[in-house]
Amino acid sequence: MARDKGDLLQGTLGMLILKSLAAQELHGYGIARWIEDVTKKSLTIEEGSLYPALRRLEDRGWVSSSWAVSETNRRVRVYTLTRQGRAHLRKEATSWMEHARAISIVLRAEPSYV
Amino acid sequence: MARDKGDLLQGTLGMLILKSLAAQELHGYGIARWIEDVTKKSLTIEEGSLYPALRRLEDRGWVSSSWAVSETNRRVRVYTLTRQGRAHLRKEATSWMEHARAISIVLRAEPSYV
DNA sequence: CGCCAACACCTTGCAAGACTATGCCTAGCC
DNA sequence: GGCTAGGCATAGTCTTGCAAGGTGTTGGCG
Repeated sequence: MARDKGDLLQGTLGMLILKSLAAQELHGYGIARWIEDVTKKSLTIEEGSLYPALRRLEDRGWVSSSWAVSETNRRVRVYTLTRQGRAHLRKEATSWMEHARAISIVLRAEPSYV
Repeated sequence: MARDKGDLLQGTLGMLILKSLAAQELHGYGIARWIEDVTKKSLTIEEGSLYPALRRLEDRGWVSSSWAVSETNRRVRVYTLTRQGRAHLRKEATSWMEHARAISIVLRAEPSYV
């Protein structure tokens, strides 16, 4: 209710992360970049949200991680979508789209609706 | 992340309530009925969410309330959208739609996106 | 060489929002 | 009397995202 313009919609971060990993594995920083890229900066990921979210996803078995070295020669933690993660993403995305559609229908309803 | 199917998308309840009051004043129970009606039950409002939400909206000056007697002859608290509430609804709805659109674009992105 | 920007990870503490569970009361009907 | 539907409300809990703070590395540039 008190969202500011940079903020994400609640409950979408995990889903976006899973989606970012659907095609390729990425490290945390790369996930943030990916999301900002595909949305042309209209969604921004704060690191203080990202890393705790990744931990939650790993706890639930939706992603797994391991240490590696990046192209830029840094030590990075690389995340991979698990089989369950993929299944979950499919379900959650479908359900989210349905709910979002329901809401946007309400919002677009004529004010004169009775 | 752990939403069940009946759940609302976080952050939308206040907005839906404001929208329900855009055309007519309603009492709490009536708001819940209205939302379920226009979404054909695909969104359900729990009373434990509704009343605290109404209080928040009133605290912020977006709705005002008064006691009345319903058609069914019961004591009811009737809510009205204030001028500021109407302005806020317009802004919040616009912003929500934009964010939701950004997210749905990401979700629909080809998994082969790189 | 020293500095700085970009890259990369992480944690603590907080606030918001929605839910569960529970409680109370009334009107109308059988 | 007892039941259902209508109606209001709160306390406590959980999830989530954020702000603020912190650590360290790499590579380029002056």
